[in-house]
Amino acid sequence: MKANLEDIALAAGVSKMTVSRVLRGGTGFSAETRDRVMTIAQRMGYVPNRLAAAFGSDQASTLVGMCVPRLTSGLFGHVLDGVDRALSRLGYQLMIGANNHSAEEEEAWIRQVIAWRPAGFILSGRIHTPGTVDLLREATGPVVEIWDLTTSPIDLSVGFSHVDCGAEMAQFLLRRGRRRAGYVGALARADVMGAARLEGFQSTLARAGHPLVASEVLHDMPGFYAGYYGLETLLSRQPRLDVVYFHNDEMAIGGLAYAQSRGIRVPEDLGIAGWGGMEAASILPRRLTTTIVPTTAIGKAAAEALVARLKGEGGPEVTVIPTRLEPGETG
Amino acid sequence: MKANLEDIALAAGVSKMTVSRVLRGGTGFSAETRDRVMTIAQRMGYVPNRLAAAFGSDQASTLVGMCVPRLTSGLFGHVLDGVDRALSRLGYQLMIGANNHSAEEEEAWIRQVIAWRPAGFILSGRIHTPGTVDLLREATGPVVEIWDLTTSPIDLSVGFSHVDCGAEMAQFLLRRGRRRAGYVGALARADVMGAARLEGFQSTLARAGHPLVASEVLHDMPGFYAGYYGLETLLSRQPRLDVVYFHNDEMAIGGLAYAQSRGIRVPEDLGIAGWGGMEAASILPRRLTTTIVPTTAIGKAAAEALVARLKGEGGPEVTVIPTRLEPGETG
DNA sequence: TGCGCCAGGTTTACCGGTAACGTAAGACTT
DNA sequence: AAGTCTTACGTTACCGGTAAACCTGGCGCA
Repeated sequence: MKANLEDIALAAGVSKMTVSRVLRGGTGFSAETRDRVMTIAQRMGYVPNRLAAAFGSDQASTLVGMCVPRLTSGLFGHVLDGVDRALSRLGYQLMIGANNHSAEEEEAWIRQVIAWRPAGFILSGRIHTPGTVDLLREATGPVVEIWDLTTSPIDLSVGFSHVDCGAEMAQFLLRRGRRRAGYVGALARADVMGAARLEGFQSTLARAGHPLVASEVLHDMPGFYAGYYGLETLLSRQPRLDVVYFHNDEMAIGGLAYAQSRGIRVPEDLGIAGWGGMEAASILPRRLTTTIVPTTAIGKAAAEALVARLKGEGGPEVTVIPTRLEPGETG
Repeated sequence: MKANLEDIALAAGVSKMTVSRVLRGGTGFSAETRDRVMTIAQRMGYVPNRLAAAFGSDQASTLVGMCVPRLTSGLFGHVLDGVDRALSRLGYQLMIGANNHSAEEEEAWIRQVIAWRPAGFILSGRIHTPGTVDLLREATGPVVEIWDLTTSPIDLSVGFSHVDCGAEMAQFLLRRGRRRAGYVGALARADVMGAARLEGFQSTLARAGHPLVASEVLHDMPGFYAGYYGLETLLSRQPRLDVVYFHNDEMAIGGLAYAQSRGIRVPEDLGIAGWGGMEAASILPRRLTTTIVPTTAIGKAAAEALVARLKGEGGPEVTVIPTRLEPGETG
């Protein structure tokens, strides 16, 4: 890691400012100078030092911090992928972290990352500690909140409404004639988004005169096991349900497995609906009734909104990426 | 983002060097001075500037770069999670990227990230371009190669042998009486690890006198769909198979779905084996025969090996994290 | 009395870029 | 012919830490 701008400047017989301008593709040099500098930089194997650049100018950071609830979630994997592709195409680097659905862990993470003076942040969710909000206000870069649309975003937001997802599914199940609905959730008190879907689901059912009959919200991670055992518990408490809405598709598939193991016919005896749109859901013997979330598109839109703001291009403060209810065959 | 060391120094009536020492928990100051500095730093809401620190001292970077093949892989999500937890506990920050199974994309990514002078790198896989190797040799930090054990690692390596995974599964299936095995893969020519498993599988079968009968390696992503249609294609070409080994569990589950849709009984008519150990595999009506990969443990071990090296503690160059064959009920 | 030593600091130089400003030579204008 | 503009650079100062060298007063001790 030897050569720096000075070395190149010396070898090319120009000042390091000229080298800097050439390498950043600016103006103010002749074609001849450019070629000479480029050739020498190439030959010397010059590796730029973004640390110095970002430190010296505080406009030059190409670092974006992103915090997700969990790195092991299939959905967030796709969001990350969308963000990563868009950002790397635009020349930015991504620093990530997980907050385990905790606003306090999010603040701790932001406190670490903000020390690197990133150009901006992408955060999942709308719940933040007061400390987080202070930190982000002082850090002068754009902040994109994704996943749930916030009524009053810190800065920018990209996503959809979880309440609406729940409400839409309730309406759909009512239209299919379901009258005694249950709910199986996970991450009790930690996952605000799941709670929002339940709220939309529940209030829509209530308004239609067929209120939620029973619900079981586990403290576990929302995976296949939790869906399996969650449905078992729910049905043991309240066997007379005609449909169950799950926290997500993984849990719904777990629920399907439980139903199958007990000879419960789906959808004849019991309807099952998920949320999220994981790939596996579409390859089941009967396609899962669920809400498909355009995860990659959300990631891409978030990254692009952030970069547009950085470049002063200015777009909408709120970008809605609509979800789609997939009727499937289990609801 | 106002206060810096100088401001604190001024307010505390000491030099900024003393403030620096206090904040980093060094020595050379009285308890009284420490308390005064700490109080003032707290009150001023001091946010350290790691950019300046890393830039000025080149020992101080707490940045680790990690490159995975795909961010949408369930397995790598868990590896990332293991790395992230370990690193954040140890006070490091994680910069990630995906290379889409391409050594060229990996090099391009490293070229971007190395400009931030990270303390070290975690890379997935053993195949790198010559340019990558040069870059990493010049960057003086540790490099951990994970996922597959390399015969000659650049520096450190953590993982297991994919060839052995394939060989072990072949032996297991032979013991169960399988004699006409097929293989369904994905990511043709891109995923070296899958190819290694196939190699181990194939050569073990051959040595036992029951060579691989047919294989179908798709160019697609290794998901449920690919498994479904891959098995369809394979059986249309060669119906007389008694077991099929899949690239991973997702594909195997897709294959199970295909078998079920055609009334093929598993495992009576056809055995199915996967690889990876995704959670869904254990909740199927019949538990999937597969190889369980301790993903989180690999991530954790990689992070810890890297930090140990950074602190000059020196551990083993190669850490084996053994996989476990799960017999299941489909093989 | 003089010396060394230590705790508890301070001073100075530097890391490698970039912004802002300066300037000389030639082209173009009026 | 004088003034103005443009091109193609060069100079200087600075970002906020850290390493390393340097100071200084008080104390123990021969």
